[in-house]
Amino acid sequence: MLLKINFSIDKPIYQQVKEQIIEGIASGKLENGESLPSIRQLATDIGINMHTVNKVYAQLKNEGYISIHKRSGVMVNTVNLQSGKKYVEELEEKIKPIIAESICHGLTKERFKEITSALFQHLHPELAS
Amino acid sequence: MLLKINFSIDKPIYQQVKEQIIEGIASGKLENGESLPSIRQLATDIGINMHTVNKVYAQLKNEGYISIHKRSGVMVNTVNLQSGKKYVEELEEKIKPIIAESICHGLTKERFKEITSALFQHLHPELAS
DNA sequence: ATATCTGTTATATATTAACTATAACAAATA
DNA sequence: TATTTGTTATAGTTAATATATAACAGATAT
Repeated sequence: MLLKINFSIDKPIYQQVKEQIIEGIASGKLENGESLPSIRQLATDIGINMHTVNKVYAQLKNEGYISIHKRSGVMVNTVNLQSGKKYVEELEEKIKPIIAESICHGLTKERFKEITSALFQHLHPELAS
Repeated sequence: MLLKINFSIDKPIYQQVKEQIIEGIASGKLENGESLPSIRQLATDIGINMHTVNKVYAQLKNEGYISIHKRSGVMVNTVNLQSGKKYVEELEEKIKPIIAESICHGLTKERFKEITSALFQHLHPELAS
């Protein structure tokens, strides 16, 4: 999987890497059980520091996206991810200000649902409806 | 309108203030044409520095949520906000990583639409369907 | 007109976040 | 044994965040 970092925009590098890995998992480009590059390898490939990748992996591990073992390396592991109440509340906290912005811009609920549905479909085409 | 700042969480103060004002506009608690407190007044009320509020107001002005005139003060002004292609693309950039997270957590598209619709309804109850 | 309040701008400082640079360690592997 | 792994420690730089004073010009009210 290819990662592209934009050093011009103000979004932190570690966040760009993190989001792209999560999008890779969501889209199926990164399958469950698949190996990820080692910390040093990915850092060299992208052209960033080792600790920036380490920060990403540590967060992904902490949030349940990957598992890490010495020498066996980094591996996609989504078995612990759940859509329980705890996550839904986190999700609501993240989306709430974005929805407020959309309302201020005059977006209807139906238009908003169209846009999000299209993104959902684009990321995960195999899901029906 | 009452603003509540959480100094414990890692979300910047200026962003908390900004989001709450935008949510106020979205929900109708802040109507178009309504006056907002002066920079110094709001800073004193919340217990933060003047420049932090100034930063919020400058951004809100720049993004088209308010208009500012000397002595006449700060005023909600949403007439320039549009849901054109430019904004939709910004919206998609913001929501995309959140949707990716949701997919990884096993959320279905229908469940996602339920959650966002509920938030939409909660912020803007007068909108039908 | 004088005093006051407004947004705006400038300068300075402290704290934290983000990123990088080396280095070292123990565990696992070839 | 040599190498690669994740992990941790230390140190440094740059940028973002927040605060503290200060000053300015425009607008308002007394």
